[in-house]
Amino acid sequence: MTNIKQIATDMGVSVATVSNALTGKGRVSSEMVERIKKRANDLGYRPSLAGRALRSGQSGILGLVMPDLTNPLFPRIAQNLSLVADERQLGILIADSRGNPDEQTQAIDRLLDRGVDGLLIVPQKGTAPGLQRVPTVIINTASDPDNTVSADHAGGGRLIAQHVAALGHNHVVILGDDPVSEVQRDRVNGMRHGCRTAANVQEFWGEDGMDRLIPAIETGATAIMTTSDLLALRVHSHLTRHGIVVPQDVSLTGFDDLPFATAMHPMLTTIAQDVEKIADVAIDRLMRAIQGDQSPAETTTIPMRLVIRNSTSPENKMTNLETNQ
Amino acid sequence: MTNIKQIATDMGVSVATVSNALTGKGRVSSEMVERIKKRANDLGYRPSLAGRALRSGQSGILGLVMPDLTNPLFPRIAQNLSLVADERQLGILIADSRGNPDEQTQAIDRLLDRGVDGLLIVPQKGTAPGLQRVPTVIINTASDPDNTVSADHAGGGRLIAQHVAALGHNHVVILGDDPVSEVQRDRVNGMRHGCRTAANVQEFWGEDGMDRLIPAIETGATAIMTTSDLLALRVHSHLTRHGIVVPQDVSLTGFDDLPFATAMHPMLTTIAQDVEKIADVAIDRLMRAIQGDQSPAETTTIPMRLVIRNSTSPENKMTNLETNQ
DNA sequence: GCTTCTCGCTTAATCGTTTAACCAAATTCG
DNA sequence: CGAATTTGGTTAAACGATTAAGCGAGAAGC
Repeated sequence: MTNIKQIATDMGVSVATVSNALTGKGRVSSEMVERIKKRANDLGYRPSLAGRALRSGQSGILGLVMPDLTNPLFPRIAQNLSLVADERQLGILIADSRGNPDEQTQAIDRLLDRGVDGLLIVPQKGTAPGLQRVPTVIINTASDPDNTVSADHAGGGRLIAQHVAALGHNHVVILGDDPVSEVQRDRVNGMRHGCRTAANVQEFWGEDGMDRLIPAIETGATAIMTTSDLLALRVHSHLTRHGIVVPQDVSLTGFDDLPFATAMHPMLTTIAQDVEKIADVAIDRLMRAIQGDQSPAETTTIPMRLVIRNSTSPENKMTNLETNQ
Repeated sequence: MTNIKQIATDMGVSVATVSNALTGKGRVSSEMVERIKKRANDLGYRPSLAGRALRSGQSGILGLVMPDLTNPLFPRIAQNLSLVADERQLGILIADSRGNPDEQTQAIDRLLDRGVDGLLIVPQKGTAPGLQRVPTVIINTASDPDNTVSADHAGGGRLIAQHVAALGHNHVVILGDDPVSEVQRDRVNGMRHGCRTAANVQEFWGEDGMDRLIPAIETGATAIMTTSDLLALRVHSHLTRHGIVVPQDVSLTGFDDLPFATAMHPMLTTIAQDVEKIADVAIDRLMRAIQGDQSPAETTTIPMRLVIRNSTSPENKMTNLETNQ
């Protein structure tokens, strides 16, 4: 590995001059700058990040704490985060807290020990990581007071509910996975607001909620809105087992637009996040904070997008189960 | 941040003694070791990884290059890799090559610039990353000559084909996604071997292959084996659209046991990878190589596991489509 | 003509850790 | 008892970069 010293002796100048030439600081004649840059390039010089980190106190590395990489949504965020970080010459150290709040704090500590310049945290549901000793960006949901940037989960809920309402559905059920999750609660709240006021809205949660679906349909429900695509797929299977077909008998919606949403039949109507934008804002805010921007904490909400496919259709009294009976 | 120097002056000893006491090297009285350790702990001392990296030339960081984090399988590998790395006090820098071979080499270079001690590469399909200047572990498939460790994709193919054959299916179709992928070719080859010799086996690839499914079924095929769960879900939708029901009319299998495999109806019979083991072996081999183990390159293959659910059933001449016509 | 700038570069300190080399005191050995 | 060894430390150099301070020489100002 060639270092700055070799270039210096090689060209008969001091290391300081080489450093100045390469970083563009200090005073070096432009002719000398050119010569040094050329030589450094020829020798394939790559500055030692360790040396630089030690001297400057900055590692150029960001820590990313994810609640569970198994959830298909998080890798997509990670992917975009890493893209944006690359553009800024930053590295990303990952830590997976594997669905466990304790692991989350441990993961944060490990990253801190490694000297990350800042932290990007997608918190474990129901947890608040608290203040860290490096600048931190929280990616969660608007209702989290610590939130820095997130998708507008409530807005997404409103969007899909309005779509369903516009199709004429007056009796809908909202199915959530886990009420501990702030993200899901916001989505559900959004859905409630999006429903026409006159509508009959039932709200179910978890496994128990799954069992109450068929009774609800038998008493007139014509649409089911879920808080995730995976949940929607599960509901779809459940309905199929009971001979109920989507969307003819009931309409069904998901959330997140995961890869399999287009592989289903019918293809799933769902809500997509603008992960690129979230990543962009997250890194931008974090870098500002690292560079000493003292502006007050502020939460940014990125709009979500309605993706209409074939799992939703207009309510039709002639084909709906209740009237068939 | 407290450093080694503060502890030293604080206790009236030299920095070398503190370092020796903390790392367990050199000669320090056991009584002094205890006192120093206690003081360090009280002060919340965390060694600077930058300082250590500079001095020792090792960063304690591994680089992980993934072909596409969007594919649900890779995050699971990443998750397990990060778990094993944590246990060994190693950090993992991720780089996503986003399905692009050029990005892959760029990603490798970036990680190298950051001074990673070793590289874990899941290669882009159809590419061979070649020799790097740090120890490298390739996670791909047995037929890749550079492969270090991988699941036994061919064995998995054999397993699922044997399962299907044992159910009495004599006319089966194998559906692959992209023949450029060595992993998928190995899976398909395994499936061929697993079929009973007398069987009628058709092999299709890609979108074109999807169109040939229905004709194949009309001419007597009673089982479809795919190279991925996502593909299986897509096939399932396709069949449903044509009024063909799984598994009564045809049996269907996936590969990888992704989260949605149990959310489908019927639940998907598939093949699971032992990602924990793969991660374990990968890190182990990499660390050995970093520590100067000169043992020759060797490829390790981890067995796959057959997961039988309800998308496969015995062939039954009375219910199969051909005989119905 | 003498001071004052500016330019272009060098010197040397610094970041935090590790480690080879050294040294005085205590201990062991023949 | 004197020489050799062990014990428990210390000193100082090194890793590779950055950067404040310094310093001659030529240019500019009055």
